[in-house]
Parts: sequence; structure tokens; C-alpha cells
Amino acid sequence: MKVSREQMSENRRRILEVASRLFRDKGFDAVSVAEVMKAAGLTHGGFYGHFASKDDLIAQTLAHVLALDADGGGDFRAYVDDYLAPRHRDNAAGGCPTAGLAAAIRHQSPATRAAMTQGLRSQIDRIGEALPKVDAADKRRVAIGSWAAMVGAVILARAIDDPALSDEVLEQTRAWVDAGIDQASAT
Amino acid sequence: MKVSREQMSENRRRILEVASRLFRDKGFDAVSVAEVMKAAGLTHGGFYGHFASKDDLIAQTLAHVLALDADGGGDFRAYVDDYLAPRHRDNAAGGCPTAGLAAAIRHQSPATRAAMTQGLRSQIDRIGEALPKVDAADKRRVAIGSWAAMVGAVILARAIDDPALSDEVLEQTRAWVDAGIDQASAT
DNA sequence: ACATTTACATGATGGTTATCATATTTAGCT
DNA sequence: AGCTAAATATGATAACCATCATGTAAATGT
Repeated sequence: MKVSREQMSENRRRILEVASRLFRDKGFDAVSVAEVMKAAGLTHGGFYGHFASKDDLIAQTLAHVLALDADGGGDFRAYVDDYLAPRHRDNAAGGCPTAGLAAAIRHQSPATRAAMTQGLRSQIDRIGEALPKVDAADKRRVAIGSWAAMVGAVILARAIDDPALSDEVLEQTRAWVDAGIDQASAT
Repeated sequence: MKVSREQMSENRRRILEVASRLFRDKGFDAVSVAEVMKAAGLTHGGFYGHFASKDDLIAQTLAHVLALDADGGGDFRAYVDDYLAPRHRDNAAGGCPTAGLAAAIRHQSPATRAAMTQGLRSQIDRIGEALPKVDAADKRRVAIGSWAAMVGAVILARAIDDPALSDEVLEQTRAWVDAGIDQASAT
């Protein structure tokens, strides 16, 4: 049955929302179109009225979720602490899409790769801006290096099947990133 | 047709070899059992004579390829340089299995997760041993932090669809890791 | 040499999935 | 009020895949 225009765009937004959670939780391949639609409260048939293909859904979902990621205007240390916390490791569905999906981007469509590239560019810039005490010459290094360490640590911590070692990876990476920032912030 | 015992174990080794390349190149899900067997020069039927399931193949392949990873007794700086080189980024099939597969381990069987955990433990220890100038108290931090940054950087560099930014991620992470080691090596 | 075991090949089977075809119902316009 | 277009539902299709059943031929032990 036809629905109102607002209802339709609300449906579309809900599809993107649940898709972003499902993809982060289970990966692109392990989530079917029908599963996404069901989680959005619809049936699989209407899907192709919203998106041209599953690849298109993936690309639009990634652009959507990376655009939302633009908060965190506060202190970078606090952001690092939250990012490298067990809580974030254990919450892939609601967590950072880069940590959850970056490794799968290699195998996705050009539009999806472009969305991730743009998201990373923004994130690096944003981290640089959150490092006021670091010399301009060192900003790119600190922003990129700490972001790589953060994403890598969460990926490793999620892969590890031993809570103690997993916690240690997070904790030591936090100390490593802090030390790197301290060094670059010293006059 | 039956083959000799040596031929069989040679076949088995070849299956693990091609599977490790295919998995690193395309991911666990995107590689079918039949594709692995074909790449090994066999047909799909004989597969279950060697492995109990695809999950079993994945677990044994990961254990196999992580066990081979134990070389690199040399200088850690040289290892970092090779690891964070465009050549490694562009050679996923033959490159580090942690960078290629760690993010997918979350969704795999317990045996596979255990193999990855063991591989990471060994790798962290190995890096610690390759850092003779670093105080014992700092060794875990440097080993874990630099490994997280290296793995994260290669994953990000492979996701990025812009050669200049991808190269920059590798280059700046190299500088970041070097600076972290320098700082920890200073008396 | 022969019997038997066995490694692999060929050929199903059942389940899943992306995508499409068609029907239905209702919003939006006249 | 009625017509038309459109959003979603139901149902079908074709491809792919993991796994299993069965056949075949050669290696191994006697």
C-alpha cells in the first residue's frame, strides 16, 4: 500500500539506520536485504523502490553513518578514552563504523570506497583540529598515527578471544597514544 | 582415484596455501570451497576428506599462516618500513594475515578466534624482543601500540580510494611509530 | 597378484539470497 | 468524489554454495 511522502522518507531513514547497525554488527555479507527490511518493519519487496541494489544500500548507509560521526568537538583525550574502552569494543553495532567496517571496504563498490575515503579525510582533519597544542608540522603525523592505532586496537581487541589480553591491547594502546600526544605537545 | 600418502599431504598443504592467499585477498565469505579446491588443482568433492567443514578449513588455514609468520628476527625498524610500504598494502594476498583478516575474526568459529589470539600473543612477544633498547616496563606499551598502529594503518590504507591519501597514511604512521620507538628508547 | 582401503571425481540436494513481477492499497491531484 | 501514480506486500526465479552420496581407480599390505 502507498504511504505518505513523509512516511516514505521516514521509512528510508529507518532502513539506513537499521542497516548501519546490522552492517557494523555482522558485516556487509552476513546481512541480507530481507533482514534489513524486516528490522525496519517492512518486507523485502519494497527495497528496490528505495535503493538500486544492495551495493547502493551499502554505499548510502556508509555515507549516512559517517556523516553522523562528525560530533566529538570536545577534548581529544576524552575521545580516545571512550574509543579505547571495553564498552566500545563490546558495542560494534553502535560503535565506530570505521573500526567495524574499514577492513571490508576493499571489497566494496567504488561509491562505497569513495564514501569511506571522504569519511577518513574528515576524521583526520577533525582530529588535527582537536590537537591545538601540537605544532602544525606534526599535526598530520599525530592525527593519522593515533587514528590508525585506535582503529587497529579496536579491531584487534575484538578479534582476541581472551578478555585479559583484549583489555590489555586497549589499555596499552591508550597509553601509547597518550604518550605520542604528550611528546608532540611538549614545547 | 587414490593417490599416494605423500601426494595426499602435499595436496593438503597446497589447499592450505591457496586458501590462505584467497582468504587474505577476498575475505572468508567471498571464497567458496569449490574455488579453493580448484585453485589447488582438485575438485570440490575431495574437500571433506581433508577438512570437516569450511569453518575447519578457515581455522586450520589461519593457524598455518600465522605459524609461518614467525620469521623477522631482524631489526624492528626495517620490519616496520616493509610493513608500512605501498608494496605491502597492494599485496593483500601475500601480505600479513592479521592486517588482512583480523577484522573478520569476530564472526568466525571459536577455533579460528583461538588461532588468531595465539598469533597475536606471539607477535606482541616477538616485537617486544625486537626492541632491546626499550625498558622492560615500556615494552608492552610500545609493542602493542606500534602493532595496533601498523595493522590499523594498512587496513585504512587499503580502504582509501585515493593513492595520495593512502600513501600518506602509511608514511605518517611510519613516522609516528618511529617517534614512539625513539621516545621509549631514549635513556 | 589380489583384496582392500582410500583419495579424489562426479553428481545431487537443500538452503540462502539478490533481484524481479505482479498485486494491492492508498496518497495526492483534479 | 474519482482517477492516477506510487509505495509496499506477496510471491517467483535463478544463481550460488556448503555439504553429502556414490562411483572409480589406484595405492598399500599381504
